[in-house]
Amino acid sequence: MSKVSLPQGTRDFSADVVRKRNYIFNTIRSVFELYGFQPLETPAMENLETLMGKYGDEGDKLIFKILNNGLDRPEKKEKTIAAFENILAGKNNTAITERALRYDLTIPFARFVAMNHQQLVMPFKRYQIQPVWRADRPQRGRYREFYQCDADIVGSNSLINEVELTNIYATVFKQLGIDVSIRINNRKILAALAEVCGGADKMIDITIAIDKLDKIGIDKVKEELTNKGLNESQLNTIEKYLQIDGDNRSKLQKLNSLIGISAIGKKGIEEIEFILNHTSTKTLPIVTDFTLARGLNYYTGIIFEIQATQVKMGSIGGGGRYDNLTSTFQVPDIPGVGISFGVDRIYDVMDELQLFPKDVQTGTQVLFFNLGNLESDAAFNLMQQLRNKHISCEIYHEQAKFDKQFKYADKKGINYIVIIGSQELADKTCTIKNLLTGKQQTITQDELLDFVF
RNA sequence: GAGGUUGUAGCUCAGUUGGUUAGAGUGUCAGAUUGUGGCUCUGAAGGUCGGGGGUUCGACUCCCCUCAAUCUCCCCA
Repeated sequence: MSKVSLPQGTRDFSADVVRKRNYIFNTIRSVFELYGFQPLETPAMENLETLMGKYGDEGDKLIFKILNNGLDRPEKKEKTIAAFENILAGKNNTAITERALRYDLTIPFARFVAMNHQQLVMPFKRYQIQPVWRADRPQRGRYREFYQCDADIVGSNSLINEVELTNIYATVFKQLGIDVSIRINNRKILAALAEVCGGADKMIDITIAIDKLDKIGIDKVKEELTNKGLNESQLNTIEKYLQIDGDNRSKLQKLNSLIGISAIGKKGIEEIEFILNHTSTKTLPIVTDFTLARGLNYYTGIIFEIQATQVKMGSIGGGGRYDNLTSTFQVPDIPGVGISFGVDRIYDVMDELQLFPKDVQTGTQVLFFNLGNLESDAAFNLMQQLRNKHISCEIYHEQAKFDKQFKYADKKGINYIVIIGSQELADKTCTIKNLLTGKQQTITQDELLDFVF
Protein backbone atom coordinates (compact mmCIF):
# COMPACT_ATOMS: atom_id res chain seq x y z
CA MET A 1 0.00 0.00 0.00
CA SER A 2 1.25 3.42 -0.92
CA LYS A 3 1.56 6.10 1.74
CA VAL A 4 0.01 8.76 -0.45
CA SER A 5 -3.74 8.82 -0.17
CA LEU A 6 -6.90 10.77 -0.85
CA PRO A 7 -8.99 12.63 1.73
CA GLN A 8 -12.01 10.67 2.91
CA GLY A 9 -14.92 10.69 0.51
CA THR A 10 -13.05 12.14 -2.48
CA ARG A 11 -12.16 10.43 -5.74
CA ASP A 12 -9.87 10.61 -8.75
CA PHE A 13 -11.59 10.09 -12.08
CA SER A 14 -9.62 8.28 -14.76
CA ALA A 15 -10.15 8.83 -18.47
CA ASP A 16 -13.00 6.37 -19.06
CA VAL A 17 -14.92 7.62 -16.02
CA VAL A 18 -14.41 11.28 -16.95
CA ARG A 19 -15.68 10.58 -20.46
CA LYS A 20 -18.81 8.89 -19.14
CA ARG A 21 -19.43 11.65 -16.61
CA ASN A 22 -18.96 14.29 -19.30
CA TYR A 23 -21.53 12.51 -21.41
CA ILE A 24 -24.04 13.00 -18.59
CA PHE A 25 -22.99 16.62 -17.96
CA ASN A 26 -23.19 17.47 -21.65
CA THR A 27 -26.63 15.92 -22.01
CA ILE A 28 -28.00 17.85 -19.05
CA ARG A 29 -26.30 21.08 -20.09
CA SER A 30 -27.61 20.95 -23.65
CA VAL A 31 -31.17 20.38 -22.44
CA PHE A 32 -30.89 23.29 -19.98
CA GLU A 33 -29.70 25.50 -22.84
CA LEU A 34 -32.48 24.19 -25.07
CA TYR A 35 -35.01 25.44 -22.54
CA GLY A 36 -33.46 28.90 -22.36
CA PHE A 37 -31.48 28.66 -19.14
CA GLN A 38 -28.22 30.59 -18.74
CA PRO A 39 -25.07 29.30 -17.09
CA LEU A 40 -23.84 30.61 -13.75
CA GLU A 41 -20.72 29.77 -11.79
CA THR A 42 -20.05 30.84 -8.23
CA PRO A 43 -16.87 30.53 -6.13
CA ALA A 44 -15.89 27.32 -4.36
CA MET A 45 -15.94 29.26 -1.09
CA GLU A 46 -18.51 31.60 0.39
CA ASN A 47 -18.51 33.76 3.49
CA LEU A 48 -19.39 31.47 6.36
CA GLU A 49 -22.30 33.67 7.40
CA THR A 50 -23.82 33.29 3.92
CA LEU A 51 -24.13 29.56 4.50
CA MET A 52 -24.72 29.17 8.23
CA GLY A 53 -28.29 28.66 9.37
CA LYS A 54 -29.59 27.88 5.89
CA TYR A 55 -29.53 24.09 6.05
CA GLY A 56 -30.76 23.42 9.58
CA ASP A 57 -28.66 22.31 12.54
CA GLU A 58 -27.61 19.07 10.86
CA GLY A 59 -26.60 20.92 7.73
CA ASP A 60 -24.52 23.47 9.62
CA LYS A 61 -22.44 20.65 11.10
CA LEU A 62 -21.71 19.31 7.61
CA ILE A 63 -20.33 22.57 6.21
CA PHE A 64 -16.57 22.44 5.54
CA LYS A 65 -15.05 25.49 7.20
CA ILE A 66 -11.80 27.05 6.08
CA LEU A 67 -9.23 28.00 8.67
CA ASN A 68 -8.14 31.64 8.48
CA ASN A 69 -4.58 32.33 7.46
CA GLY A 70 -2.09 34.01 9.77
CA LEU A 71 -3.45 32.58 13.03
CA ASP A 72 0.14 31.85 14.09
CA ARG A 73 1.19 35.49 14.09
CA PRO A 74 2.33 36.36 17.63
CA GLU A 75 0.25 39.53 17.92
CA LYS A 76 -2.90 37.51 17.23
CA LYS A 77 -2.18 34.83 19.80
CA GLU A 78 -4.55 36.07 22.52
CA LYS A 79 -7.35 36.61 20.05
CA THR A 80 -6.88 33.19 18.49
CA ILE A 81 -6.92 31.39 21.81
CA ALA A 82 -10.07 33.24 22.90
CA ALA A 83 -11.71 32.45 19.57
CA PHE A 84 -10.77 28.81 19.90
CA GLU A 85 -12.42 28.67 23.33
CA ASN A 86 -15.57 29.96 21.64
CA ILE A 87 -15.42 27.18 19.06
CA LEU A 88 -15.07 24.59 21.82
CA ALA A 89 -18.15 26.08 23.44
CA GLY A 90 -20.04 25.31 20.24
CA LYS A 91 -20.13 28.88 18.92
CA ASN A 92 -18.82 30.14 15.64
CA ASN A 93 -15.98 32.50 15.62
CA THR A 94 -14.91 34.52 12.64
CA ALA A 95 -11.49 35.12 14.17
CA ILE A 96 -10.72 31.52 13.29
CA THR A 97 -12.92 30.83 10.27
CA GLU A 98 -14.81 33.26 8.12
CA ARG A 99 -15.10 31.25 4.88
CA ALA A 100 -16.55 27.88 4.01
CA LEU A 101 -16.81 25.57 1.04
CA ARG A 102 -20.00 25.63 -1.02
CA TYR A 103 -22.51 23.15 0.47
CA ASP A 104 -25.05 23.27 -2.35
CA LEU A 105 -25.81 25.45 -5.38
CA THR A 106 -29.11 26.91 -4.22
CA ILE A 107 -27.92 29.20 -1.42
CA PRO A 108 -24.99 30.62 -3.45
CA PHE A 109 -27.56 31.23 -6.21
CA ALA A 110 -29.85 32.97 -3.74
CA ARG A 111 -26.90 35.09 -2.62
CA PHE A 112 -26.16 35.94 -6.25
CA VAL A 113 -29.78 36.91 -6.92
CA ALA A 114 -29.91 39.02 -3.76
CA MET A 115 -26.78 40.90 -4.88
CA ASN A 116 -27.85 41.36 -8.50
CA HIS A 117 -31.64 41.34 -8.62
CA GLN A 118 -31.83 44.91 -9.88
CA GLN A 119 -29.83 44.05 -13.00
CA LEU A 120 -31.33 40.65 -13.71
CA VAL A 121 -34.04 40.25 -16.31
CA MET A 122 -36.93 38.59 -14.49
CA PRO A 123 -37.91 35.87 -14.58
CA PHE A 124 -34.27 34.82 -14.34
CA LYS A 125 -33.50 31.31 -15.52
CA ARG A 126 -30.09 29.95 -14.60
CA TYR A 127 -28.40 26.60 -14.57
CA GLN A 128 -25.30 25.67 -12.61
CA ILE A 129 -23.09 22.58 -12.77
CA GLN A 130 -20.39 22.61 -10.11
CA PRO A 131 -19.00 20.50 -7.27
CA VAL A 132 -20.17 20.94 -3.69
CA TRP A 133 -18.60 19.71 -0.45
CA ARG A 134 -20.11 18.15 2.64
CA ALA A 135 -18.41 16.80 5.78
CA ASP A 136 -20.80 13.84 5.71
CA ARG A 137 -19.83 10.27 6.49
CA PRO A 138 -19.20 8.71 3.08
CA GLN A 139 -21.20 5.68 1.95
CA ARG A 140 -22.00 4.06 -1.35
CA GLY A 141 -23.22 6.85 -3.62
CA ARG A 142 -22.39 9.46 -0.98
CA TYR A 143 -19.22 11.47 -1.13
CA ARG A 144 -17.64 14.49 0.47
CA GLU A 145 -17.12 16.10 -2.92
CA PHE A 146 -19.79 15.65 -5.57
CA TYR A 147 -21.38 17.53 -8.44
CA GLN A 148 -24.81 19.06 -8.53
CA CYS A 149 -26.65 20.16 -11.66
CA ASP A 150 -29.31 22.72 -10.84
CA ALA A 151 -31.78 24.69 -12.93
CA ASP A 152 -33.90 27.38 -11.29
CA ILE A 153 -36.36 30.03 -12.38
CA VAL A 154 -36.79 32.98 -10.03
CA GLY A 155 -39.12 35.96 -10.16
CA SER A 156 -42.17 34.16 -11.44
CA ASN A 157 -45.15 32.50 -9.78
CA SER A 158 -46.40 30.93 -12.99
CA LEU A 159 -46.97 27.19 -12.96
CA ILE A 160 -45.73 27.14 -16.56
CA ASN A 161 -42.28 27.00 -14.94
CA GLU A 162 -43.12 23.76 -13.16
CA VAL A 163 -44.38 22.34 -16.44
CA GLU A 164 -41.13 23.32 -18.18
CA LEU A 165 -39.02 21.74 -15.45
CA THR A 166 -41.06 18.55 -15.65
CA ASN A 167 -40.37 18.45 -19.37
CA ILE A 168 -36.66 19.00 -18.76
CA TYR A 169 -36.59 15.98 -16.46
CA ALA A 170 -38.41 13.87 -19.04
CA THR A 171 -36.16 15.03 -21.90
CA VAL A 172 -32.88 14.47 -20.08
CA PHE A 173 -33.72 10.99 -18.84
CA LYS A 174 -35.13 10.01 -22.22
CA GLN A 175 -31.89 11.09 -23.87
CA LEU A 176 -29.84 9.21 -21.30
CA GLY A 177 -32.03 6.13 -21.77
CA ILE A 178 -33.05 5.81 -18.11
CA ASP A 179 -36.62 4.79 -17.30
CA VAL A 180 -37.81 6.96 -14.44
CA SER A 181 -40.90 7.93 -12.58
CA ILE A 182 -41.36 11.62 -11.86
CA ARG A 183 -43.10 11.75 -8.51
CA ILE A 184 -44.83 14.99 -7.67
CA ASN A 185 -46.60 16.34 -4.64
CA ASN A 186 -47.41 19.74 -3.21
CA ARG A 187 -46.38 21.18 0.12
CA LYS A 188 -49.76 22.89 0.23
CA ILE A 189 -51.43 19.48 0.31
CA LEU A 190 -49.24 18.44 3.22
CA ALA A 191 -50.11 21.70 4.97
CA ALA A 192 -53.80 21.05 4.38
CA LEU A 193 -53.50 17.57 5.83
CA ALA A 194 -51.98 19.05 8.97
CA GLU A 195 -54.73 21.67 9.05
CA VAL A 196 -57.53 19.11 8.67
CA CYS A 197 -55.94 17.02 11.39
CA GLY A 198 -56.26 19.99 13.68
CA GLY A 199 -52.55 20.49 14.07
CA ALA A 200 -51.19 23.01 11.60
CA ASP A 201 -48.17 23.39 13.82
CA LYS A 202 -47.57 19.64 13.51
CA MET A 203 -46.95 19.82 9.77
CA ILE A 204 -43.22 19.10 10.04
CA ASP A 205 -43.77 16.09 12.32
CA ILE A 206 -46.49 14.72 10.06
CA THR A 207 -44.51 15.09 6.85
CA ILE A 208 -41.39 13.52 8.35
CA ALA A 209 -43.45 10.56 9.54
CA ILE A 210 -45.42 9.89 6.36
CA ASP A 211 -42.32 10.32 4.21
CA LYS A 212 -41.07 7.14 5.86
CA LEU A 213 -44.18 5.14 4.90
CA ASP A 214 -42.63 2.82 2.32
CA LYS A 215 -39.64 2.30 4.57
CA ILE A 216 -41.20 1.50 7.96
CA GLY A 217 -44.87 0.70 7.18
CA ILE A 218 -48.12 2.26 8.26
CA ASP A 219 -48.14 0.91 11.83
CA LYS A 220 -44.78 2.46 12.66
CA VAL A 221 -45.88 5.75 11.09
CA LYS A 222 -48.97 5.79 13.31
CA GLU A 223 -46.85 4.91 16.31
CA GLU A 224 -44.49 7.78 15.59
CA LEU A 225 -47.40 10.20 15.19
CA THR A 226 -49.01 9.01 18.44
CA ASN A 227 -45.77 9.84 20.17
CA LYS A 228 -45.95 13.31 18.65
CA GLY A 229 -49.34 13.81 20.33
CA LEU A 230 -51.88 13.09 17.58
CA ASN A 231 -55.22 11.64 18.64
CA GLU A 232 -57.28 8.74 17.28
CA SER A 233 -59.45 10.65 14.78
CA GLN A 234 -56.43 12.55 13.47
CA LEU A 235 -54.66 9.24 12.93
CA ASN A 236 -57.69 7.92 11.08
CA THR A 237 -57.62 10.86 8.69
CA ILE A 238 -53.92 10.32 8.04
CA GLU A 239 -54.48 6.63 7.47
CA LYS A 240 -57.19 7.40 4.89
CA TYR A 241 -54.80 9.88 3.29
CA LEU A 242 -52.06 7.28 3.04
CA GLN A 243 -54.42 4.70 1.56
CA ILE A 244 -55.30 6.86 -1.44
CA ASP A 245 -54.50 4.91 -4.61
CA GLY A 246 -55.44 4.54 -8.26
CA ASP A 247 -54.36 6.61 -11.25
CA ASN A 248 -53.46 10.27 -10.92
CA ARG A 249 -57.02 11.53 -11.56
CA SER A 250 -58.77 9.24 -9.12
CA LYS A 251 -56.12 9.91 -6.50
CA LEU A 252 -56.80 13.63 -6.77
CA GLN A 253 -60.54 13.01 -6.52
CA LYS A 254 -60.16 10.97 -3.35
CA LEU A 255 -57.77 13.54 -1.96
CA ASN A 256 -60.23 16.32 -2.70
CA SER A 257 -62.95 14.66 -0.65
CA LEU A 258 -60.54 14.32 2.23
CA ILE A 259 -58.88 17.76 2.38
CA GLY A 260 -60.82 19.79 -0.21
CA ILE A 261 -62.57 21.75 2.53
CA SER A 262 -59.24 23.41 3.27
CA ALA A 263 -58.56 26.44 1.08
CA ILE A 264 -54.85 25.73 0.88
CA GLY A 265 -55.55 22.08 0.13
CA LYS A 266 -57.83 23.03 -2.76
CA LYS A 267 -55.11 25.31 -4.11
CA GLY A 268 -52.57 22.51 -3.89
CA ILE A 269 -54.80 20.10 -5.77
CA GLU A 270 -55.46 22.69 -8.47
CA GLU A 271 -51.76 23.22 -8.95
CA ILE A 272 -51.11 19.53 -9.48
CA GLU A 273 -54.06 19.38 -11.87
CA PHE A 274 -52.50 22.25 -13.82
CA ILE A 275 -49.28 20.28 -14.24
CA LEU A 276 -51.17 17.17 -15.33
CA ASN A 277 -53.29 19.17 -17.77
CA HIS A 278 -50.26 20.74 -19.41
CA THR A 279 -48.16 17.64 -19.76
CA SER A 280 -48.86 14.40 -21.52
CA THR A 281 -48.95 11.68 -18.91
CA LYS A 282 -48.99 9.24 -21.80
CA THR A 283 -45.41 10.14 -22.65
CA LEU A 284 -44.26 11.54 -19.32
CA PRO A 285 -44.09 9.14 -16.39
CA ILE A 286 -45.63 11.51 -13.84
CA VAL A 287 -46.89 9.88 -10.67
CA THR A 288 -48.65 11.81 -7.94
CA ASP A 289 -47.45 10.68 -4.54
CA PHE A 290 -48.92 12.46 -1.54
CA THR A 291 -46.43 10.88 0.83
CA LEU A 292 -43.54 12.62 -0.90
CA ALA A 293 -42.15 15.26 1.46
CA ARG A 294 -38.47 16.07 0.63
CA GLY A 295 -36.11 17.10 3.33
CA LEU A 296 -35.44 20.76 2.72
CA ASN A 297 -37.79 22.96 4.61
CA TYR A 298 -37.81 25.88 2.22
CA TYR A 299 -40.17 24.28 -0.32
CA THR A 300 -43.67 25.78 -0.31
CA GLY A 301 -45.45 24.47 -3.43
CA ILE A 302 -44.98 21.69 -5.96
CA ILE A 303 -42.18 19.26 -5.13
CA PHE A 304 -40.50 16.73 -7.42
CA GLU A 305 -38.50 13.59 -6.93
CA ILE A 306 -37.06 11.30 -9.61
CA GLN A 307 -36.74 7.57 -9.17
CA ALA A 308 -35.07 5.14 -11.57
CA THR A 309 -37.54 2.32 -12.16
CA GLN A 310 -35.14 -0.48 -13.14
CA VAL A 311 -32.56 -0.09 -10.38
CA LYS A 312 -32.87 0.09 -6.64
CA MET A 313 -31.33 3.44 -5.83
CA GLY A 314 -32.20 6.57 -3.89
CA SER A 315 -33.63 9.52 -5.76
CA ILE A 316 -31.58 10.66 -8.75
CA GLY A 317 -33.08 14.13 -8.85
CA GLY A 318 -35.42 16.41 -6.99
CA GLY A 319 -36.66 19.93 -6.57
CA GLY A 320 -39.61 22.16 -5.94
CA ARG A 321 -41.04 25.64 -5.47
CA TYR A 322 -39.99 28.07 -2.77
CA ASP A 323 -41.48 31.48 -2.01
CA ASN A 324 -38.76 33.08 0.03
CA LEU A 325 -35.42 32.37 -1.59
CA THR A 326 -33.76 35.73 -0.94
CA SER A 327 -35.50 36.80 2.26
CA THR A 328 -32.57 35.74 4.42
CA PHE A 329 -30.35 38.10 2.41
CA GLN A 330 -32.44 41.20 3.19
CA VAL A 331 -34.04 41.25 -0.25
CA PRO A 332 -37.84 41.14 -0.54
CA ASP A 333 -38.99 37.61 -1.21
CA ILE A 334 -38.35 36.48 -4.73
CA PRO A 335 -40.28 33.33 -5.54
CA GLY A 336 -38.70 30.53 -7.51
CA VAL A 337 -38.78 26.94 -8.53
CA GLY A 338 -35.87 24.65 -9.27
CA ILE A 339 -34.70 21.13 -9.95
CA SER A 340 -31.49 19.24 -9.42
CA PHE A 341 -29.83 16.19 -11.00
CA GLY A 342 -27.72 13.77 -8.93
CA VAL A 343 -24.92 13.01 -11.38
CA ASP A 344 -23.10 10.44 -9.26
CA ARG A 345 -26.19 8.32 -8.84
CA ILE A 346 -27.21 8.75 -12.47
CA TYR A 347 -23.73 7.47 -13.35
CA ASP A 348 -24.18 4.40 -11.17
CA VAL A 349 -27.59 3.66 -12.69
CA MET A 350 -26.27 4.00 -16.25
CA ASP A 351 -23.21 1.93 -15.52
CA GLU A 352 -25.31 -0.85 -14.02
CA LEU A 353 -27.74 -0.87 -16.94
CA GLN A 354 -24.92 -0.37 -19.49
CA LEU A 355 -26.59 2.66 -21.00
CA PHE A 356 -23.44 4.54 -22.03
CA PRO A 357 -22.99 4.66 -25.82
CA LYS A 358 -19.92 2.80 -27.01
CA ASP A 359 -18.39 5.80 -28.77
CA VAL A 360 -18.21 7.66 -25.46
CA GLN A 361 -14.80 6.10 -24.96
CA THR A 362 -13.36 7.15 -28.31
CA GLY A 363 -10.24 9.15 -27.59
CA THR A 364 -7.48 9.03 -30.19
CA GLN A 365 -8.88 7.95 -33.55
CA VAL A 366 -5.67 7.35 -35.48
CA LEU A 367 -2.20 6.17 -34.46
CA PHE A 368 0.73 6.83 -36.82
CA PHE A 369 3.43 4.20 -36.62
CA ASN A 370 6.93 5.44 -35.98
CA LEU A 371 9.31 3.61 -38.32
CA GLY A 372 12.35 5.86 -38.46
CA ASN A 373 13.39 9.49 -38.69
CA LEU A 374 12.44 10.30 -42.27
CA GLU A 375 9.31 8.19 -42.04
CA SER A 376 8.11 9.85 -38.84
CA ASP A 377 8.78 13.29 -40.29
CA ALA A 378 6.34 12.49 -43.08
CA ALA A 379 3.88 11.03 -40.57
CA PHE A 380 4.19 14.14 -38.42
CA ASN A 381 3.32 16.36 -41.31
CA LEU A 382 0.25 14.32 -42.25
CA MET A 383 -0.82 14.04 -38.65
CA GLN A 384 -0.96 17.82 -38.22
CA GLN A 385 -3.08 18.13 -41.36
CA LEU A 386 -5.51 15.52 -40.07
CA ARG A 387 -5.75 17.32 -36.76
CA ASN A 388 -6.74 20.48 -38.65
CA LYS A 389 -9.66 18.42 -39.90
CA HIS A 390 -10.59 17.59 -36.29
CA ILE A 391 -9.41 14.02 -36.37
CA SER A 392 -7.57 13.23 -33.16
CA CYS A 393 -4.29 11.47 -33.81
CA GLU A 394 -0.99 10.67 -32.23
CA ILE A 395 2.31 9.23 -33.31
CA TYR A 396 4.07 6.45 -31.43
CA HIS A 397 6.65 8.10 -29.21
CA GLU A 398 9.69 6.25 -30.52
CA GLN A 399 10.78 3.95 -33.26
CA ALA A 400 9.79 0.46 -32.23
CA LYS A 401 8.76 -2.94 -33.42
CA PHE A 402 5.37 -3.34 -35.05
CA ASP A 403 4.35 -5.57 -32.23
CA LYS A 404 4.73 -2.83 -29.63
CA GLN A 405 3.02 -0.18 -31.67
CA PHE A 406 0.08 -2.45 -32.40
CA LYS A 407 -0.31 -3.32 -28.76
CA TYR A 408 -0.26 0.35 -27.81
CA ALA A 409 -3.09 1.07 -30.25
CA ASP A 410 -4.99 -1.92 -28.98
CA LYS A 411 -4.74 -0.92 -25.33
CA LYS A 412 -5.73 2.67 -25.97
CA GLY A 413 -8.73 1.62 -28.02
CA ILE A 414 -7.43 3.36 -31.15
CA ASN A 415 -9.31 2.03 -34.16
CA TYR A 416 -7.08 3.08 -37.06
CA ILE A 417 -3.33 2.87 -37.60
CA VAL A 418 -1.41 4.52 -40.41
CA ILE A 419 1.86 2.99 -41.55
CA ILE A 420 4.46 5.03 -43.37
CA GLY A 421 7.62 3.00 -43.88
CA SER A 422 10.41 3.32 -46.38
CA GLN A 423 8.29 1.92 -49.20
CA GLU A 424 5.37 4.28 -48.55
CA LEU A 425 7.77 7.17 -48.09
CA ALA A 426 9.20 6.59 -51.53
CA ASP A 427 5.76 6.16 -53.15
CA LYS A 428 4.12 9.05 -51.26
CA THR A 429 1.51 6.59 -50.05
CA CYS A 430 0.47 5.24 -46.69
CA THR A 431 -1.06 2.03 -45.45
CA ILE A 432 -4.15 2.45 -43.34
CA LYS A 433 -5.54 -0.38 -41.28
CA ASN A 434 -8.80 -0.70 -39.38
CA LEU A 435 -7.97 -2.63 -36.25
CA LEU A 436 -11.56 -3.67 -35.63
CA THR A 437 -12.08 -5.31 -39.02
CA GLY A 438 -8.44 -6.13 -39.74
CA LYS A 439 -8.82 -4.70 -43.24
CA GLN A 440 -6.06 -2.56 -44.65
CA GLN A 441 -5.42 -0.61 -47.83
CA THR A 442 -2.68 1.48 -49.30
CA ILE A 443 -3.71 4.92 -50.51
CA THR A 444 -1.87 8.07 -51.49
CA GLN A 445 -1.02 10.56 -48.78
CA ASP A 446 -3.37 13.08 -50.37
CA GLU A 447 -6.20 10.61 -50.18
CA LEU A 448 -5.55 10.06 -46.49
CA LEU A 449 -6.54 13.66 -45.78
CA ASP A 450 -10.04 12.99 -47.11
CA PHE A 451 -10.38 9.52 -45.63
CA VAL A 452 -13.59 8.93 -43.70
CA PHE A 453 -12.61 7.45 -40.34
C1' G B 1 -22.63 11.84 15.31
C1' A B 2 -23.89 5.98 17.05
C1' G B 3 -23.12 0.79 15.86
C1' G B 4 -21.42 -3.58 12.65
C1' U B 5 -18.16 -5.82 8.71
C1' U B 6 -13.67 -5.60 5.95
C1' G B 7 -8.29 -4.14 4.80
C1' U B 8 -2.34 -9.36 2.13
C1' A B 9 1.41 -7.52 -5.15
C1' G B 10 -1.39 -2.40 -9.94
C1' C B 11 -6.32 -5.63 -9.83
C1' U B 12 -9.12 -10.25 -7.85
C1' C B 13 -8.04 -13.31 -3.87
C1' A B 14 -5.33 -17.86 -0.95
C1' G B 15 -2.34 -18.11 3.57
C1' U B 16 -3.79 -24.34 8.64
C1' U B 17 -4.22 -24.15 16.41
C1' G B 18 0.80 -17.85 16.30
C1' G B 19 6.59 -20.85 13.74
C1' U B 20 11.98 -19.98 9.63
C1' U B 21 12.49 -17.14 2.96
C1' A B 22 4.13 -14.64 2.49
C1' G B 23 1.71 -17.60 -2.58
C1' A B 24 -1.75 -18.03 -7.13
C1' G B 25 -4.41 -15.94 -11.17
C1' U B 26 -4.54 -11.56 -13.89
C1' G B 27 -2.05 -7.17 -15.31
C1' U B 28 2.99 -4.72 -16.15
C1' C B 29 8.01 -5.08 -18.32
C1' A B 30 11.64 -7.98 -21.29
C1' G B 31 12.58 -11.99 -24.74
C1' A B 32 10.99 -15.94 -28.39
C1' U B 33 9.32 -12.28 -33.02
C1' U B 34 14.21 -6.90 -37.99
C1' G B 35 7.14 -4.44 -42.07
C1' U B 36 1.52 -6.53 -39.65
C1' G B 37 -1.45 -6.66 -33.19
C1' G B 38 -5.07 -9.66 -30.06
C1' C B 39 -2.92 -16.32 -29.20
C1' U B 40 1.12 -19.21 -27.12
C1' C B 41 5.78 -20.07 -24.51
C1' U B 42 10.04 -18.32 -21.34
C1' G B 43 11.90 -14.94 -17.79
C1' A B 44 11.83 -10.58 -14.56
C1' A B 45 10.14 -6.80 -11.56
C1' G B 46 6.43 -5.80 -7.98
C1' G B 47 4.49 -6.67 -0.57
C1' U B 48 8.31 -3.41 6.04
C1' C B 49 0.61 -8.15 5.08
C1' G B 50 -3.50 -0.19 5.63
C1' G B 51 -0.55 2.70 9.68
C1' G B 52 1.14 2.89 14.96
C1' G B 53 1.64 0.54 19.65
C1' G B 54 1.19 -3.90 22.88
C1' U B 55 1.35 -9.40 24.37
C1' U B 56 5.05 -13.32 23.00
C1' C B 57 11.28 -16.65 22.37
C1' G B 58 8.49 -15.64 17.78
C1' A B 59 2.64 -11.86 15.05
C1' C B 60 -0.24 -11.53 8.31
C1' U B 61 -2.58 -14.43 12.50
C1' C B 62 -4.12 -12.38 19.37
C1' C B 63 -5.21 -7.29 22.02
C1' C B 64 -5.55 -1.72 21.87
C1' C B 65 -5.47 2.85 19.07
C1' U B 66 -5.73 5.09 14.29
C1' C B 67 -6.77 5.58 8.91
C1' A B 68 -9.74 3.99 4.80
C1' A B 69 -13.70 1.28 2.33
C1' U B 70 -18.53 -0.70 3.03
C1' C B 71 -23.42 -1.56 5.60
C1' U B 72 -27.49 0.03 9.20
C1' C B 73 -29.44 4.48 11.83
C1' C B 74 -29.45 9.91 11.17
C1' C B 75 -29.38 13.05 7.11
C1' C B 76 -29.06 13.59 2.13
C1' A B 77 -27.47 13.88 -3.92
